[in-house]
Amino acid sequence: MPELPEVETTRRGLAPHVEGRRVTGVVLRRPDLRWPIPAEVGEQLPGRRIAAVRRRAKYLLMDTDAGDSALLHLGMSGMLRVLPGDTPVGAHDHVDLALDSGRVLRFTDPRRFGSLLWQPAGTEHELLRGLGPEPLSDAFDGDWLFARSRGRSAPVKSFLMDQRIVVGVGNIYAAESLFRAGISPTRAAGKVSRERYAALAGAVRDILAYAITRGGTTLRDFLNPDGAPGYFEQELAVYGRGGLPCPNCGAPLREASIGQRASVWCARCQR
DNA sequence: CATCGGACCTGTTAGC
DNA sequence: TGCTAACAGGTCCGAT
Repeated sequence: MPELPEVETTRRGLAPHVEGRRVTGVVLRRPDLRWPIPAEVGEQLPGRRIAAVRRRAKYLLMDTDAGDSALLHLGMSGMLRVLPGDTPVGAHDHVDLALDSGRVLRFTDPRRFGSLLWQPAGTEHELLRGLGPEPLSDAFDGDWLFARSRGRSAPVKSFLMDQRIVVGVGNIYAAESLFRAGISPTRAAGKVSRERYAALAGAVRDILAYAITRGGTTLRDFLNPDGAPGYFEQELAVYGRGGLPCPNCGAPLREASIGQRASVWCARCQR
């Protein structure tokens, strides 16, 4: 599910309910997520106050007043919601953090590709090392993409989804950004010009920022922590629209697998 | 180092 | 209507 706009929407929905709150209890119903939930989550978190909820790439960090952090990734199907403390537990509700407000922060994830990990004070979790720049930061621009892409034969779509190059872009927003920039997703990353990378960086930035204002994309079941869906789906130009007319030229949109991910683009507008 | 295929797990949907 | 196969928003890991 969640690419950067959905994770950022989750963070913004969460923060007012969680920041400044004390964790009064932790319930681990299914600790076997993508990785086992480390013992520290159950042992250290109760009693701690959550000082801040941050996002890095598609990870959420809940910083405690002791300087350590719970590190959370939503995987493909993960969802975080803030609920009344007595809300009945569903089949895929794997973790609860009880808060001193009487509410519960609940992690739900049918596919269990998500993860909940622990980052001790003064350290950076190794999953966060080697990540590329934030796409909404000044460190990300066309020159960066151009420099990193030289000599690479992989399709530009795969390159754009590589979290070491730039974080936060997944299958939906890669397709949308390449359409906006007029670049074929199959083109070798090393054969895209500096000028076209400038257009691509701008498209990534604009689309992600706009999707955040729409509350992200709800394809099937994404809800923000207050239980509301996102509204970017209705703005999708190509993703999920294979065979339908290109919104720009009317030609049927092409669909194929690139890097083992479903891909849609306009062979006429994207070169 | 870059690239590719497989793996993780379950729910939904398309197709027969 | 029922069964099966394919597919889904992510990303790590090992082989090449």
